[in-house]
Amino acid sequence: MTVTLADVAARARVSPATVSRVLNGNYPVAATTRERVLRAVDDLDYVLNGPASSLAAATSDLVGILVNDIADPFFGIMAGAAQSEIGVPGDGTSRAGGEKLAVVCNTGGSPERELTYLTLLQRQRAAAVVLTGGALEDPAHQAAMAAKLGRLADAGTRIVFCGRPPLPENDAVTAVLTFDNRGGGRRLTEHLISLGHRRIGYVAGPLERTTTRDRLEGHRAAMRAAGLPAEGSDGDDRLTVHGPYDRRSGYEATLELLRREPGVTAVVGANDSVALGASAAVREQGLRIPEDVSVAGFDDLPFSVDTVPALTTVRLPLYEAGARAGRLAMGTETPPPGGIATIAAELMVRGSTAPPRGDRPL
Amino acid sequence: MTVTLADVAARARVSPATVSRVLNGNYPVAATTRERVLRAVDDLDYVLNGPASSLAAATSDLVGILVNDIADPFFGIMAGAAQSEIGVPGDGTSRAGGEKLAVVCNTGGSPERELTYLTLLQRQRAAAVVLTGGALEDPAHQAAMAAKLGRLADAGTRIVFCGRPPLPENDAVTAVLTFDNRGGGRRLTEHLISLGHRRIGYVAGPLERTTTRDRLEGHRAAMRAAGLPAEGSDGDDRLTVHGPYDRRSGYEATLELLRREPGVTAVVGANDSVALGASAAVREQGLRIPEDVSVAGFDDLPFSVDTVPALTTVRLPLYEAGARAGRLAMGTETPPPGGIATIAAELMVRGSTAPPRGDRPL
DNA sequence: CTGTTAGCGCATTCAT
DNA sequence: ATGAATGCGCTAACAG
Repeated sequence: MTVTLADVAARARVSPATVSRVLNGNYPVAATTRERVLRAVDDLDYVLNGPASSLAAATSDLVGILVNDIADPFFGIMAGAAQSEIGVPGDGTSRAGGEKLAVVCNTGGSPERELTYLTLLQRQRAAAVVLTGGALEDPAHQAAMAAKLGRLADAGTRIVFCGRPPLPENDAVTAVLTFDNRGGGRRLTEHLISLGHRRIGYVAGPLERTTTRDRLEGHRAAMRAAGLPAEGSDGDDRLTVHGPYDRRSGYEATLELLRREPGVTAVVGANDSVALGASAAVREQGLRIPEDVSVAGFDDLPFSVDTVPALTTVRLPLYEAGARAGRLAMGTETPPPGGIATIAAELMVRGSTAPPRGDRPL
Repeated sequence: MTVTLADVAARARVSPATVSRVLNGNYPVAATTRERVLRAVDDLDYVLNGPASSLAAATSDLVGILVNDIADPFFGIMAGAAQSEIGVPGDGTSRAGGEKLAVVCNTGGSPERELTYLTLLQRQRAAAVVLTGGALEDPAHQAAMAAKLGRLADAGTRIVFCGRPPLPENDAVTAVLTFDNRGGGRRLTEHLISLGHRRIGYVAGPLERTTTRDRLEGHRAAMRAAGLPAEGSDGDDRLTVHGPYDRRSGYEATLELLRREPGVTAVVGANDSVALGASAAVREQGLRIPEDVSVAGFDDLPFSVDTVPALTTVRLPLYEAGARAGRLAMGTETPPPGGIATIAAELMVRGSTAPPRGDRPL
């Protein structure tokens, strides 16, 4: 039924080996022969059998991109950028091999699914794997990841982190692109403090995630540096509430924050979506932004500039980072020295933050 | 180097066939034998060779989900839902086969990339393909798609549309889930008209896309039904501007609209992101929402309820539709009668729409 | 319930 | 520059 390489060879009156060589283009073939073969391919509507090809070559053209939440543009932007660097912009009629299949997998933030996807990709003999976003800090999971990544690397799979800190002891990873979440978080809170804020609520991400911890640490470092209270034991801090990285968490946590400490003059969200929910909660309490309460986020997603007032946040070059990760996965860019590069986070001051009531100049 | 099925068989002192049966679980095997095999698998850290398996079985466990824009939550939500129905929530240590690898591919809205991805998935002998979102209306591309999908179907790949109208003459598609974009668009504009609006600007999506056309047709149908001007020739209509489905397009198109016709009292965006940009433009002109100009969107993405004022829009059950598409792709849900189901769009009236200035009761 | 046998379709030696 | 032969690792009959 289905047409095979041999069929093409027969029609082009060459050997299967020759057809294989034209298709893979990694071997000298006479121009006229190549023409003949390609015509046969078109005539027969031949499509390479990927599994057979991968089996024989012991490698596949699959590249996996793991994301924590595909519905979150934070990941969508990185994944899209990576994919655009990996996928050859073919013309659809391309009959040859060589194109990589860049593919994104949604872990939903679940460590189990993360490992499952890695196993699945290992099973497919993926050419490369890109892991995006923060990681779980659980030692058991980290160990499992290190082991799994080690095996992947042994099998020849290139591994790239994007927006994720390096694993404790792991040389299996080809390159690590990590965001300066700590620095960004610190500068953001410094900005608020410089405006005169003293009681700053913080809606953090889920516990035990690197991104959550780094951003929170930055915030607390700024607080401490200013001599403001910043308890370190999570959950204990009255001005910190943890929750998922979504607007609902921001909304609910902010209501809780306002209840605990009505004197709060600023609320920082762990990311822009959280900040959006926080804004809704603030307004629902009859408070104005920024006159009564300042609100700030993190990431600078596209919608953040359009909120009213525009959201003060920390910009992460998500597209650029994703694209770079894609190139590293393809091997078309050399890894940074030491294999690790830290990507800067830039404070974006906009209308949602202002001096607190009492401090405001007349 | 790499451990194979035969190695496992040897260690478990059974035949390779038995190991295969245990792993695939689709054949009776004595419990005690199974145990022995599974232990050997764990001991050896064995991972099934996907390509070999796919080659022998003439089918793979790959399921492709095509999206137009992975950075847009519209697609992210659908894709995530589909993926969660497809991917088995394995425990990471699962050594067996059977898990499907649900994978999303970002076409960027490019027809060429759409075809390329289908070819790549065909090459992988994908078990199923889900195509989400609107399609290009270009006849040549539609024909190419129909041909390609036909070949995929012949090869046993299940094909599901989600949020995309059926192709003219295509029985290759297993099931089609299409949104009632036309009805939703019509009800939205009817709502504005009923508030008293007469001059309604429309920021449409890109030309030649089914979603764009359907929503616009609904809008114009409502206009005509109310005896209001609604020219049909695209591009000619002074109150319609086309652009991509993003906030920037909404922003720029709205400025243009306001320039062309300062008397506009309402602006409808082709989707919520566009409406967000439109809102920014309206405000930048010193106009208030909804007092001076009403703004409405489409999709009801999560952020829409948090805009200020909350955005009137048309709700599409994206998650539910995506999940259903995933089940259809898995074959765990029977296709709707006729293979086509239309999914209702619900008008969500919120604060961003109100009667126009003149009509407002004192 | 389990072992034996025979390919699946292609990439790659090695010849020529 | 091309052809012939071999095996990649696994599944699927078919026996037993």
